[in-house]
Amino acid sequence: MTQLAIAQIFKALGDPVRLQIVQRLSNGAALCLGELSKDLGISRQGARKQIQALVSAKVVQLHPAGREVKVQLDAATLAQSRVFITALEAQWDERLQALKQFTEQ
Amino acid sequence: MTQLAIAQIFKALGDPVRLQIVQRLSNGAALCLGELSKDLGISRQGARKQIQALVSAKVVQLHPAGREVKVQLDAATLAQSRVFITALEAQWDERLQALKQFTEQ
DNA sequence: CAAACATGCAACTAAATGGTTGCATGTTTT
DNA sequence: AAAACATGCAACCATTTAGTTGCATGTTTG
Repeated sequence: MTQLAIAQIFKALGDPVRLQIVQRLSNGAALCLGELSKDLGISRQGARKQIQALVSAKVVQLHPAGREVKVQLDAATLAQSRVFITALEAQWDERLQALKQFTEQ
Repeated sequence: MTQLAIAQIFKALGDPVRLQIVQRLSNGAALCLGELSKDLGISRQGARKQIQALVSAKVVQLHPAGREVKVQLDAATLAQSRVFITALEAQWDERLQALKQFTEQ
């Protein structure tokens, strides 16, 4: 996992509309582009662009099926972002621990 | 935690330069603005803007001390982003579980 | 006090982003 | 075949973003 790829994942999640899309996908059944575009307050093509951003970051995958395109969450990508943050937190905790030991001597 | 606040956190983390800054802070000792700006490939003021983005998203806090300003990671904010992703993953897993039960009947 | 240092503020530019509209194309349904 | 549906593509616009430079200000240090 390159630094850049991780940044792209966070960037993709760093927008209220895209975050809402991701949440809908984790909640409900597999949705197609059209359904997913509803009630976002923007046009279908606007929504499509946001979904494409999620595709580029591999947060989501597209599966064409007849005249529609199903959108599916990529759990592995979500996991990568979580692992990254967890690693940061671990380093941070380690540092605090070291600092504590130092001041206690 | 509003959707928007979470999006702002992810947005702040969604850039290679800012991600590197955050990693340096989790690694090493408390750094001031000047030290933190080195070796990022951009000017001091450029770096300062990126750090400000992290401050706005509360990923990082500033502590003026004499003529310098110390930069400190805000572990609580990191935790919030992790919790959000973990919740997404939980919903997703639940859904898969329900789907599995359905198909097994 | 003067020099060196750490930072702040403002103006500016280039590029990316978020959104729109209009129209074309392939796929079901009747 | 015709209508309705789901989508794609491209051009366009406004705003935000990432970065720059130049200069001003407060704080240590010698």
